[in-house]
Amino acid sequence: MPKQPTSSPRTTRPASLKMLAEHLGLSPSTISFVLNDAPGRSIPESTRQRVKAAAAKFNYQPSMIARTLQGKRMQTIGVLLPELGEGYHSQVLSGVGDLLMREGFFYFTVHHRHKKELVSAYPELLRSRGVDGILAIDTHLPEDALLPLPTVLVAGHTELSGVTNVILNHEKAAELALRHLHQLGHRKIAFMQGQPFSSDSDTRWAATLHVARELGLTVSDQLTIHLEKDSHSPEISYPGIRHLIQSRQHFTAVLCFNDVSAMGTIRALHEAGLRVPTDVSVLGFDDIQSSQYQVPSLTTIRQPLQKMGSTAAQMLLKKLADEETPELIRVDPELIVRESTARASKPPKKISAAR
Amino acid sequence: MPKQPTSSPRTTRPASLKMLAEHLGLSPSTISFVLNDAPGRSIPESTRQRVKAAAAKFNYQPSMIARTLQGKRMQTIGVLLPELGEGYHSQVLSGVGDLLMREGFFYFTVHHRHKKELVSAYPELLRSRGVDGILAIDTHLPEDALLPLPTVLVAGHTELSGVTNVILNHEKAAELALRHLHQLGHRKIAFMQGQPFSSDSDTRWAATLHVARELGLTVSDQLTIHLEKDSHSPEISYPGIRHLIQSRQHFTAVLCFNDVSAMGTIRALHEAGLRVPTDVSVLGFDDIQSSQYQVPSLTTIRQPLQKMGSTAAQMLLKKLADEETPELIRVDPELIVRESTARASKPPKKISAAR
DNA sequence: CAAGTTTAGACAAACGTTTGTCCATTGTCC
DNA sequence: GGACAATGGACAAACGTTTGTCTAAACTTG
Repeated sequence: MPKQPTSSPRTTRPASLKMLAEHLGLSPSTISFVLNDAPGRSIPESTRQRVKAAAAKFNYQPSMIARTLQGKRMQTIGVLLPELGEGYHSQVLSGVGDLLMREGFFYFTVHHRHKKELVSAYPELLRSRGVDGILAIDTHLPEDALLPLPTVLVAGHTELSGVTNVILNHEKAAELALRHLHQLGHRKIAFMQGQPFSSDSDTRWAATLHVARELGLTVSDQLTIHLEKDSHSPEISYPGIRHLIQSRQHFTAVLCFNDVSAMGTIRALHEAGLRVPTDVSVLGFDDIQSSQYQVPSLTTIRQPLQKMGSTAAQMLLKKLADEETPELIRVDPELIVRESTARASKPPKKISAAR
Repeated sequence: MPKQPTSSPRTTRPASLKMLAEHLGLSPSTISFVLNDAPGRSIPESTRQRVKAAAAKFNYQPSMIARTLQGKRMQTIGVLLPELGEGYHSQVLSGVGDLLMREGFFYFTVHHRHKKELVSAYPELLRSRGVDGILAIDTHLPEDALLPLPTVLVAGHTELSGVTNVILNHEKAAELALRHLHQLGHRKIAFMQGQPFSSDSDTRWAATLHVARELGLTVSDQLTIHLEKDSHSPEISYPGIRHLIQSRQHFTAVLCFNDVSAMGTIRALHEAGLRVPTDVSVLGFDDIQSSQYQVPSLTTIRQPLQKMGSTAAQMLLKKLADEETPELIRVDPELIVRESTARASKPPKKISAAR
C-alpha cells in the first residue's frame, strides 16, 4: 500500500450527511434513518447496504455537536474536583473515568482548588458545552445551588434534594481505626484533623470523637494536629508531627488523616530517631496504591475510592436514564493491618536502649 | 431573601439569544453583536446596556454547541493517555489541565490502556464532539496516523510531521544516573528495562547502554530486569528483584525505571534483609511527590512532568492560534540526591554481620 | 429641500443533525 | 380496472448561534 505522505492535520472537511446524500443521490434524512436504525420507516435492504458502505468508505462520524443542538444527549459528563495529581481525587476519578468510558461516555475534568467562584461558575459552563450531567468529587456545593443538570456527589458536603451522594461510612471507619489501636494497648493517641475545606474532615472528626468517647479514649488538644496546607504531598503532616515531637508530649500512636500524611508522619518520626512501629504506631487512611510498599508498610483504613467513583458514575447514568436513585449511598471501609502498627510499648518512656 | 425550595435539576430551558431578543423586542443578531462586541456594527450605548442587563438577569450563557456548529472553536482539547490514577501520567495531566483551565480551555480525558483500536478510534470521536486539538501522553500513535486535528505529544513514540513532541533528554538522564552511581564506586549495577508499551522504554534503554559503554560499565543480562506488567503500583518491580536476589547474583546498586518501581525494589530488598543504601543503592526515576518522604528517601532523576505537560499544552494552544511551533522540545532531567544511594560497600560479599 | 450618508437594526442563510409531514409510485384486492 | 394501502423517499422545520446583506429612519450637506 502507498505510504501516507504526512500526518499533518487534515484540511478537508469531515464527511457529513449531506455529502453522503449527494454522493448516493439520496436525501440526508434517508441516510440518517438508516444509520440510526430509526423505526417506522421502510427502507429496502439494498439501500441500507449502499448507505452503510458509503458511511464506512468516507469514515463518517456523526457530529455530536449538531446532534446535541437538535436536542439529543451528548453522552458527556462534567467531573468537578478540587485538584489534579495524585491521591484521593485521582483514585476516585480513575473509577469514574473507567466506568464512563466503558459505557461510551466522555467526560470533562474540571478542577477548582476549592474556589467558590469557580465551583459555582463551572456547572453552567459545562452545560453550555453540552454536558448531560455533573459528578462532583469532594466539592463544596452551596446549599442553595441551582444545578442546571442531573448531579451526583462523591464525599459531598451538603445534602441537596434530588442529588445522590456517595460517602464513606465514617462512623465505622473511626471504629475500625480506634478499636484496632485500643486493642493493641494504645491509650495515648495523637489525632489528626483534616483541612477545613476537605469534605470528609468534619464528619470524620465527629465520628472519631464519638467513638473515642465510647472506648474511653481521651482526645487531647495537645495531641491533636490540625492539617491546613492545601497539598497532596506528605509535607502536610510533617511539620505538625515535628512540632509534636519537639513539645515532648508522650504518645504511642498516631491516627493519620490519610496515607499521604501517614508517610509524612513516619518520615518525621524516623528523623527524630523514633521507630515505627516499635516506638510509635502509625495508622493511615485510604489505602492508596503505594501504601503496601512503604517501609514499614502501612496499616490503614481502606476506602474503596475507585469503587466510590464508579458507583457515583453509575448513579449518574441511571439518573440520565430516568431511573430511580437513592439520595445517599454509604460504602464501608475496611481495616488493612500491615506493619506500621504494633502493640503499644509497655514502658511509657524508654526509647533509645533497644540497639 | 426567600430560600430556594429545592436544588433539583432545573426543568426550564436555559436562556437563548432568541428568548432575550423577544424579551427586549430586538432581533437575535443584535444581541449577538452586543454580547460579542463585534466590530463594524453601530449600536447605541443605551441598547448595549439594555442587552447586557437582560443577559445578566437571565444568566445567559451562549451555547458553545451552536457556536461550534457555526464554525467557531469550542475551546476544548482532547487528552489521550494510557491510564488514569497515580504516577507519571497523572503528573503530566496535572500540568496540562492547569494550563488549559487557566487559559479558559476545557478538556476531555480519554484513556486507552495502550489498546490499538482505541488509540486510533478516539481522535475521530473527539473531533465529533467538537474538540479543537489533541494532546497525547505516552501514547503510541501509528506512524501513518491520519490525525484530524492539531496534535501535540508528550513522550511520543513516533515522529509525525507537523506534530510537536515534548520529550525528556534521555541521554542526559542516563548520564546523570550512571555517573552518580559510578562516582559512588558502583560497578555491579542491576538495570531495569521498561515495559515495551511504555514510550520511554526504548529510548531510555538505548541511552543507558550508550552511557554505560562510555563509562566502562557492563550491563549484564543476568542483572537486567524486564518489566512487563501494565501497572502503576510498586508491584511491577517486586517479583523481578526477588528473583534477582534468589539467583544470588551480586550487585551493589539498582537503577530503576521509575520511582514507583524503586519503591517495590526497596521493599523487596528490605524483605530479603538487605539494607538500602548500606548494602544496595537504589536510584529512582521521575521524582514523584512521595519520593522525598520514603524511608529511605529516594535519590532519583527528576523529570519535570508537570512542566512537560504545561509546555505541551502551550504548544497546542500556539498551534491553534496558527503560530509556529517546533517539532521537538527536549527537556532536561535533574539528579536529586537523597538517601537511597551511598558509596558502594567495599567488601563484595558480607551482608549479615552488621547486627 | 433634495440628495447623500450615517445610524440602528431586521432579515436570512448557514452549520449538521433529527424528525414530522407529505408525495409519488407500485402493488393488492374486489 | 378503480379504490386503497404499502413502499421508498423527498422536503422542510427546528435546534442556537454567527454573519453578510438589506432597509427604514434620521441626520447631514450644499
